[in-house]
Amino acid sequence: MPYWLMKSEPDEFSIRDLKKMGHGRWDGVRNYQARNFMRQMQEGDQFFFYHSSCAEPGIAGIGRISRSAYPDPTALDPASPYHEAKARDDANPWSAVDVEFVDAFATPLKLALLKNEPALHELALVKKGSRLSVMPVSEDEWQAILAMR
DNA sequence: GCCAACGTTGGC
DNA sequence: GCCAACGTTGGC
Repeated sequence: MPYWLMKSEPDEFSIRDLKKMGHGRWDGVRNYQARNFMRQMQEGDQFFFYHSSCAEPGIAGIGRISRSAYPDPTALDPASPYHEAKARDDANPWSAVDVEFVDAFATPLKLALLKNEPALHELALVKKGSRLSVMPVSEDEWQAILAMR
């Protein structure tokens, strides 16, 4: 079973929001590499919920994919900040997945800690200059991160 | 708020 | 197809 990591700005959507709601839609991804990873996700896959662009960037919890990729409705919605004029109902290039809450860490694992963990040196998240917002996590990396809690 | 690094756009 | 200019990401 594959593992993933997905970034979100907690001001927009945080692990607390997901905990409160129980489930949600992961949408608004507008990068092809990230989108392609989303299309590989299967129901039941787990992912680390990463908080970016905030006071304490880091992994804040765990979620699970509850519906595999489908056309992202925000691309077609003129009222959405993620609206894309080029997208059409029958030609929507962007994908969303549905997610459900699994766990919120008592203490988020800060990016600085993750960078110091040798087992994570291949993870795109900690590589210099990487801005990828959706990425695969290997079984070993997944276990290494869990062990850091 | 700054700015380095990146991805995308569009003229040529 | 090249590449400069631009807009975005995201840590600090």
